[in-house]
Amino acid sequence: MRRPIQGLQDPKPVTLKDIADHLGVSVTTVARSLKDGHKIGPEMVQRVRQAADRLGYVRNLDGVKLRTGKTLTILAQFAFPQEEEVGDAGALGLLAGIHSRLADTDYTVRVVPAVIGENNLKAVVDVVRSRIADGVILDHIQPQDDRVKLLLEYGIPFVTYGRTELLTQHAYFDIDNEFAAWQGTSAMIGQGHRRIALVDLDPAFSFVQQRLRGYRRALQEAGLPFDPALVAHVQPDPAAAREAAQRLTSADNPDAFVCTNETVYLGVRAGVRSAAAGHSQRVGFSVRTGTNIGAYLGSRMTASHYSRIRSGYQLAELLLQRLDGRPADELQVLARTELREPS
Amino acid sequence: MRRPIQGLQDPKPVTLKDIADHLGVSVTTVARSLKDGHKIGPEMVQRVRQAADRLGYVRNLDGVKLRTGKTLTILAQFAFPQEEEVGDAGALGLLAGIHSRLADTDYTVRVVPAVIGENNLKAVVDVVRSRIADGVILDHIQPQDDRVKLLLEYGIPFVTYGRTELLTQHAYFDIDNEFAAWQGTSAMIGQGHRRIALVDLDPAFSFVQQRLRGYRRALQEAGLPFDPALVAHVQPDPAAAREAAQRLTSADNPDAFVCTNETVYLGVRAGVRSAAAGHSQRVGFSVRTGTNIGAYLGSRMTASHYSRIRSGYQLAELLLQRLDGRPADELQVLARTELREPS
DNA sequence: GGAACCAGGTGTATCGATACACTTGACCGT
DNA sequence: ACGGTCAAGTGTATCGATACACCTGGTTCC
Repeated sequence: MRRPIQGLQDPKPVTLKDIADHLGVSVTTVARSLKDGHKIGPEMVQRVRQAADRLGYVRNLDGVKLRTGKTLTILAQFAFPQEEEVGDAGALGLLAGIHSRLADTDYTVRVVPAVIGENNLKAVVDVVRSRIADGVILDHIQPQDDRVKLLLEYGIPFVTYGRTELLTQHAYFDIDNEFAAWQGTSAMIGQGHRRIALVDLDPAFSFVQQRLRGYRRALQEAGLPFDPALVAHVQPDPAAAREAAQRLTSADNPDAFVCTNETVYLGVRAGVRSAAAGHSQRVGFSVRTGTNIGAYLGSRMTASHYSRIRSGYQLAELLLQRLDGRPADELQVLARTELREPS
Repeated sequence: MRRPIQGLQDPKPVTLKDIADHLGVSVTTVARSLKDGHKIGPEMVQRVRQAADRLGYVRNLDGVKLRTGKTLTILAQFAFPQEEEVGDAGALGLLAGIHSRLADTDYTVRVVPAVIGENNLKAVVDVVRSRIADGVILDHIQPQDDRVKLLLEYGIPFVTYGRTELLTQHAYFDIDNEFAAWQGTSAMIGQGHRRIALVDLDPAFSFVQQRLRGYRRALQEAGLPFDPALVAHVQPDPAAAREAAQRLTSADNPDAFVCTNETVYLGVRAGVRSAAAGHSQRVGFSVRTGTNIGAYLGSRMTASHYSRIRSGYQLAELLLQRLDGRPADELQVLARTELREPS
């Protein structure tokens, strides 16, 4: 029943040796012809490559890994959804971006879950101990991030999605959070809002501190007072955001909300709706986005946008350069969000 | 500067040979002691395991892979978000579930993106051609799925998330879609709705056909007429769902929507809001969910729920059993959603 | 008392690709 | 004609773990 299919050979994979035997040359010659052709004549290179194509040769990376000691693996530690939570679709966007950058390299991404609030050192320790990956991409960075310290100490290449406050330089890609919060807050002010609340995450994260600065700067530039009561720090959990928004609305009656991300925005919006059913139309929303959530949620919102997929692409690019030996302090990218106001 | 850290040794990983030299025994003895202790005395096994622990031995899977020919890799092909789309956070939930099942095995997940509507055969062909993975998990199954046909033909173990209409048996995990749609539609009817719309995906997918059956059965059981005009098939894109909902609302004025997933629901809800601003409160929504989206979105909705994380766990479990040689027709799971009505 | 058996090991080839030392023949300048 | 250089290759050890054949000394059984 097993019809031969065009381009598909029998189970047993073709190896360098098969090609070598086929052409009557040495394995080394074949290997070098397929690599860069160094020390091999042009017409030999041709012959070998054609034979490889015809036989359907695919490089076995396990052999490469063993011999070279490289793992050809990149470890990405991302926050995964907990049981029953919607979770942050952003991680998937990052992953898609990383994939698109790595598509034509030999690298493979190994994704491991990070549980927010727990000790996520273990996966990183494994990298150090057993050379599980050549490089690491980290999400949800803290100002004094233990994982970063460990990687720095052992000189393992990595990039962070977000900055730390460590003195040692390291590669990072980050949204300019201070700018984004300033941009969002200023947009709210520009739209006529005056009592602007900020709903953000745990102030232990560096980006939350940065956003706080941007928020305050925008207020200050507009001559508006800073009221600590209008700032809420919540778990990255829409239910928590919802509750905070309800509390803020009934106690302090803000006329706009600056939200740290889509997840928080969903919660905040729901909270506002249920607390201020009647005049919730007048409340303004500003959200830092990595997706086009605003385009179809149907509520007017102002986005400070930077594509999550592009972020992932850049993270991978930076890591590849780092793996290539480029110094970390040349691999620090701060991306500015683009303002998207409701039309 | 490099302080030694508890439990972390120098860069060079410990191998079987290191342990063997350390104890003055053979590599084979060490290997077998660490594996199952077969043909090795109990106290030798003890000594070896202690030494391995103390030296910080971690098995190098590249060596294993090369020697055994196993790849210890599971390929998961999931739909990834396109540029600028919010995407389906569900894939991340599946991934989290798969990870939790594989956590104490040697298997690693390799995620590759599938682009909806495109030919996603390539990654699968690679598995066949070059033994890139031992097993495959597929998402977004079509009734006559080419990827499934290929895997069947070559006898490569796999599980699908969703069923096909192929004659050959294969392992699958699926939500009982007909039941879920029946459940959701019946719930709408129970809540007093009479003109119930169904917004679903491309009818080329088998699960869409199944849902259609469940929808019709619920209508029939309640003595309601089936009106084809109330059924919309859209791209898995919230903007498309939004547009469809707007169109349905202005043309046919349905009083409830049965939605195939969260993404479609978001679009539909937005469409209803903008088309029927005033009386949209009375419209009912039923959604098949894998997340707790309803808990904080703040609109009343009825969920037919089955945790996406649990789904992922079960997919991995089924595949492991398949890899273990269990026949495919014993590895078919149909899960019933649980109804969650607004309180 | 010797063949058979067994527990508890040892020794070595092997998976596929690559690093590295080595060979071979052509050519060049003096 | 001879050392030197170079292009174009060949041969072999190696990465780490495992499969498999083999060894050794003791016990058992007829």
